[in-house]
Amino acid sequence: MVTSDTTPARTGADQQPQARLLLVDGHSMAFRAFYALPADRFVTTTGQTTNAVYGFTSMLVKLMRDERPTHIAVAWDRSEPTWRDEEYGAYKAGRADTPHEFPSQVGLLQELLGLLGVASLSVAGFEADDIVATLATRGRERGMEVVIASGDRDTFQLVGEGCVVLYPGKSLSDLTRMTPDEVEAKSGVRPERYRDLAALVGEKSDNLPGVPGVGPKTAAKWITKYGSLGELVAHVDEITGKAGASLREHLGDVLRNHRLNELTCDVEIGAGLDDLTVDGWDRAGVNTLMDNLEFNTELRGRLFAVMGEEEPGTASHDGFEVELTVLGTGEVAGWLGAHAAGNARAGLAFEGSWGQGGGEVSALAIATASGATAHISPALLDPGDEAALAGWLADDQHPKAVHDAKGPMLALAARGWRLGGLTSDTALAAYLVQPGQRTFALGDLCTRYLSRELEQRASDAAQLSLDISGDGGDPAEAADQAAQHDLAVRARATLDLAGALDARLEQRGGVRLLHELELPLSRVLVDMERTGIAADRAYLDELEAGFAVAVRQAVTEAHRVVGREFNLGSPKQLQQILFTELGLPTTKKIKTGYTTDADALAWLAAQTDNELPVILLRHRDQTRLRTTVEGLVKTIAADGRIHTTYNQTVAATGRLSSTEPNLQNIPVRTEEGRRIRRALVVGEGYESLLTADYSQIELRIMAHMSGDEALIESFGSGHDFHNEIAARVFKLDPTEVDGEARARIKAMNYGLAYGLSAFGLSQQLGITPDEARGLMDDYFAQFGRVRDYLHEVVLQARRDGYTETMFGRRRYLPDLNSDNRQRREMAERMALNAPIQGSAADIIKVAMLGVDEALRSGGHRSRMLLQVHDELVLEVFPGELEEVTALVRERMAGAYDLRVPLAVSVGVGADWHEAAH
DNA sequence: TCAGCTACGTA
DNA sequence: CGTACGTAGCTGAT
Repeated sequence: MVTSDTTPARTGADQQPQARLLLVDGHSMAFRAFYALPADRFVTTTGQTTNAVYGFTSMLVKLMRDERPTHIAVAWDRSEPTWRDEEYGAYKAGRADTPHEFPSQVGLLQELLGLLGVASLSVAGFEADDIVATLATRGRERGMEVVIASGDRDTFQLVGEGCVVLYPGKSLSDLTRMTPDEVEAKSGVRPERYRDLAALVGEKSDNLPGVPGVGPKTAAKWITKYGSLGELVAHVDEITGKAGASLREHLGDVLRNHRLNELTCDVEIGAGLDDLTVDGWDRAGVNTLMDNLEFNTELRGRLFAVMGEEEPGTASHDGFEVELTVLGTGEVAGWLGAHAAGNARAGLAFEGSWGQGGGEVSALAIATASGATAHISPALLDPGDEAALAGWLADDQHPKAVHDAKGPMLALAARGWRLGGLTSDTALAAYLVQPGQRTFALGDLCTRYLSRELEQRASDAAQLSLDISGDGGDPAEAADQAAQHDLAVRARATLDLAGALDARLEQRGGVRLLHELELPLSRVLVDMERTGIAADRAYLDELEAGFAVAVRQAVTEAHRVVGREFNLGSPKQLQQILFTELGLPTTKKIKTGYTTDADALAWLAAQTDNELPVILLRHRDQTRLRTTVEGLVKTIAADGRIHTTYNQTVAATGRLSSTEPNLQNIPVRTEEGRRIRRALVVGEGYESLLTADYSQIELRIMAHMSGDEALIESFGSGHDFHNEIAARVFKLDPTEVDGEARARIKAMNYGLAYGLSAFGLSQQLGITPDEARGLMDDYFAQFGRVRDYLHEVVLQARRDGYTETMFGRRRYLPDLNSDNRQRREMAERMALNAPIQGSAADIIKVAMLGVDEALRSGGHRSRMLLQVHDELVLEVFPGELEEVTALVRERMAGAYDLRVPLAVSVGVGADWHEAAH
């Protein structure tokens, strides 16, 4: 084996330990890493590209392992001009722009290095190379072995006795050891003369042209012949041929290159060599950062190993270990007392079914912080156990984490139990960390935030039963055991996950949103879902019959007009009939041909004398109403009420959504549609329904957030809002605004928060794009700050990667940097809308908590039933109307202090339609 | 039986 | 070529 004084880690126990200094050119190595790894394969769920961080870290780990440095420094370039820029204005001019995925990774790397206890150095006016050269020189003076990792060939001039450069090849891990001999083999000159050579050849990436017609070969030949650049210049007239002439002509460039490619060896650096030892790393911090970067456990394991510490449990991180106790009759109270009496958080998992305002718990598992896990079947409880368990569950002094607690809370409530002390709901926490995820299933979150897999043994119960049958167990018992194990694992995973998500929420400021908004709201939603809203089934049946008649009529007429039977509900058949058989003009293209949507049918109706489009429109309309009614009837529960389910983790903006049935899209715009609302009525024993909604809440939020004084004033004018805005835009008195002008402005007002384009506005208003553009210009002439605000929101989101509501709720939009224009522009509209829609969602959530609290503390029996984004529906107990109206107004209007009033309008009636105003 | 598409209701 | 949802029916694949 060939050895030299620069080979790594040859220090034996009999030798004096050699101080070894590793110097890394941060930018050049990070940049190599960036191009070595595919950027699109290293993107976190928040849209952060991490390929350079990953590659650099991997390289650093390898260097630390192979070189065993005692001291490390990573040097970085800065954005300020350097002495080279001052000397030569065109230095590095014409460089391609840095890819946008790169710069943010430098900050991340520096953060990581900080946590690792590795010095990150930069000095204004100097490049990383100068810092490296200075430290290398000092290190050599002190007798240290110096190892430089750099992708910049200028560092070759530093190579010498006790100083080697590791130069990356194709891949980052493939580092060439540039010893003096290697430099000579590669370049043709010794390291001391490398600068001379580089000056002649030039450096394209630095915009330092060399001598035309002179490549490395000729340059090396000259240097070797004359001994140095200085001697070459002294004898420049002796050089013959084209190359000689070229050299004489470009001598100025060469001398300039030579000045610029010299590395400064006496940069004033804040840190001394003694500050470069690697010690005191922040293990937890590194873990958290790598969690955020979504780095795999493999790199983490290598890093922890080289940092001198095995990551505990790395090997077992592929699952959850549980010490399971299956509690039988009479064993619960004792177990709780022994294992769950303290105030350390426990993880809970429930098995059962829930929804439609109720549910049933068939089993639960409790995982304690101390490592114990119990499985409990409510069916087995004796009265003592039951009291102990119910008491423990309800006790706020026993903190708990549950995944998606609303369902279990419904099921518990159905048997009269309360869940107290909920300090985390892992689904809600994950939603706040990163809304807009496709799923918040427990298993997915374990993979995402714990890098562990949630083992589901029951799904493989058949296999298990085979395994166990050898021990004499029977398959049913095996399946039970598998199910118990799975539930216990879920409880354990929930507890672990809650901890991980706490840390995530902490660092991105979502703790208050969880504890003060979403968690308390989930309890309010439980109550609302349990309560439901009374439905008038007889009336709904009547409505349905009416709509069904109209549908049949439309079908008959359509068949008559076409001359044969066909399915009016099939867009495909409609296309065939309308565009092929009847030869009507074609509409907007869609994936499957031409659209037959309502807009298109209305347009067709105007284009032709054919009555079919009108019949189809009526058919669609009536069918729709019929199915809506059918859907409602189907969901009426035994108590005569409809219990929707609110989903708290679906809408990326922070809104709620409603399912089974969706009570947030009951028709209201047409008279026929509103008839359906008459079927949702005040329940027996109650006096009336009360609806309360925010007026123009999104526009008010826009006024508040933009600070546009004209818009703010408009809300205080007392006039009809859209009239007032129209008056300002068209410079009229509010009394002079006609319906047309008001309608246009109203469309603009509402469109703004959606990223409306001139084209879109023109489509909606049936005017030309030019007219629409003029309208927008007139609008922004009056409300310029609104435009500035909307613009700024997108810029901020592009910069930070996310938008934020007034309450700090974030939405990540990685597509803001997409190369695909359509995706990018879509993300821009989302960015503009998310803070507005999301802030409105935050506000009404606060209001719901306020109304709930006020009803409770006032001892009222009136109750909240529904939320429809900007509207609340309550059921008023006899005699409470006045007080409830007042408290709802107060809590809604006072939910947040905006620069404009939060106007609330209230209506009362026997049914939802009548209660509208 | 399922996924994708079209269509359409709400804020 | 205006955001956020949920549901239903049809279609063509599995």
